[in-house]
Amino acid sequence: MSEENIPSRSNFITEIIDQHLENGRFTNVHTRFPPEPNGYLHIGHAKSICLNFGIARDYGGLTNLRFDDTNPITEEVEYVESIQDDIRWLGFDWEDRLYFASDYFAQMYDYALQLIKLGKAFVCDLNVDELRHYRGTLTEPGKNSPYRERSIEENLDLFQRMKAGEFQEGSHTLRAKIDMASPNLNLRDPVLYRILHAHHHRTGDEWCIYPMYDYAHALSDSIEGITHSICTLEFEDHRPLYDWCLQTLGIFHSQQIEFARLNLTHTVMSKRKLLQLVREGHVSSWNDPRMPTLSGMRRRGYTPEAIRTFADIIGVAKAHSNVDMELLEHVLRDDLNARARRVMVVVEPLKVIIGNYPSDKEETFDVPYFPSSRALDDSPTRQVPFSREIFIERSDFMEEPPSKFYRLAPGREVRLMNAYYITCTDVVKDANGEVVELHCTYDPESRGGMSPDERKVRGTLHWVSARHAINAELRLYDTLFTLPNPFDVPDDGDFMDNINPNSLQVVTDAKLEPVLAEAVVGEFFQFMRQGYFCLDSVDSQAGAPVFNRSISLVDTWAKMQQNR
RNA sequence: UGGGGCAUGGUGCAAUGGCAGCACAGCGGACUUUGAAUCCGUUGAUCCAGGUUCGAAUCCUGGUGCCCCGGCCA
Repeated sequence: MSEENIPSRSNFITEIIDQHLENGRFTNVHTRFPPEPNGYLHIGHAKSICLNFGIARDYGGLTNLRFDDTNPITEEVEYVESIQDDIRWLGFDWEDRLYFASDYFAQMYDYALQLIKLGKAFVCDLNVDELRHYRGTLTEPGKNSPYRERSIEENLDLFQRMKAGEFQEGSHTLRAKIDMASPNLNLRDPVLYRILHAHHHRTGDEWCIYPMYDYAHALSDSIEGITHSICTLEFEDHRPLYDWCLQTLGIFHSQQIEFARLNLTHTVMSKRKLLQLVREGHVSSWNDPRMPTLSGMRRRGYTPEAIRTFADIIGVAKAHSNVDMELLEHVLRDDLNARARRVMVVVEPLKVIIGNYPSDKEETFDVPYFPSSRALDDSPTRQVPFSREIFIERSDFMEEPPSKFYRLAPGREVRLMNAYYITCTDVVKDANGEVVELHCTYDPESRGGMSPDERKVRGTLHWVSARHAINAELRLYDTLFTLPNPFDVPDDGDFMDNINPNSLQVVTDAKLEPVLAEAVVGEFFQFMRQGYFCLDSVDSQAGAPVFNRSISLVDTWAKMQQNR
């Protein structure tokens, strides 16, 4: 193994692989990501994608993308498209190894014939209810099917007629002949094939019998030469059946390894529950920026790099985990901090009139997009216009400031970022006593944000020239659920009771500096002192921009207020 | 004793018989033309009870708790 092939991070899976490589069970590593095309990919799938592609990369091996399309009733082409888009966006490449379990239907059928000839499978005429009855319970053994001892010839004939479409759905199944008394229910003569007179998105009406997951997955892995078939914990009980299929047939034997799926606080991760959120209108769609789907996160402003870093950091184990959303948010902030251009946007505007600034005067400041690299003088810049009337953030002014508040207040002086120092001289209120306007004076000597006398000015505010401001809609997001664990409900409760009614806050009259008119989908911005934002790829229009808040900045001041 | 699996700070992951460590969160401070970032410091953990051992998170025995399995879904 060359230097760069040493796994970046070891875990119990890489330990197993190392053993296999040492003892010669395998000489290469070949993984696969096997989504069922019945929904959109979410952050939990991203963990699996990063794991499978990452391990193959670390060991100099390959990863296949294989759609597990064995249930035509729930699967659609729309999903196979979106899944590929999402994986590519995440940054992984399956090259020419795009496969479908349905590619192997003919081969799987032949293997089924072999199983019958081996006396290891039989056609069963029991219906669903009868089968359930025969299966027994968790603590009691099942009973053999009355059709279990059919002759090989009869089974062959029946199975071929199943394939030929002679029978109704539910009337017959092909079952493995294993052990109805097994304590593992998966081994109680499990169904291998069922009849489904359904149109398949790839094979059309060619087939009316479809293989079950356990059979199809094991054979697909074997056919593709997958060495390590990584799946989630709930399939642990299925491994003996997986092994049985490959052993009985005597074909290439992949090793199934199970790990704990990802859970995140303040959200839900199952396709069914995500679908419920969409159907009941709690979110706009699968790619609503509040959704933990990859398409939603992309629209929200998550970067592939942040998600990959996250997958790397959380690690992989067999213990059930519930990762803190704050960790996800941390990696996003970290990534965006390094790449987002800084601009000024006033979310909740309060007008400021600078009395001693001539009303017909205008000037522009050349402001760096990356102020922290100012010293290096290597940051690109943009022109920011300034004039007599500006907007500042309403929360940056308090008439009666508490201690430690060092923003604007009557008589106080603050710095307008990159512009001038201003001092508040007058507060204008409406009939309700609400502040509607501030009158200030500026110090012409402080142009650029620093005064010759180097006097200390504690507060530095962002601002936008009123005359030049462009309006925009801002969408501020919070978690979908109020509790870390949405399922933490009283006995008669439902996780939907914990939905966050304020997960979306829409601001319709935000004031942006003019350059933002040229913003393009896919660009990342830091609205200074607010958070990271990106143009919404769905609802934003020329002249009517809509920005999503990807994630707010850490707000120490707000935290101080909270703790009081 | 149906079967399978898992227990390490608040959360996630390490330590593979030899000083329990990392990240996030928390707390305190420095710096600051972003109350951001950065920097420095810091609180906090081996499910329980026995046993083996010079030495146990790790090995053994017995408990306890939690998760998964009775689809012709995956």
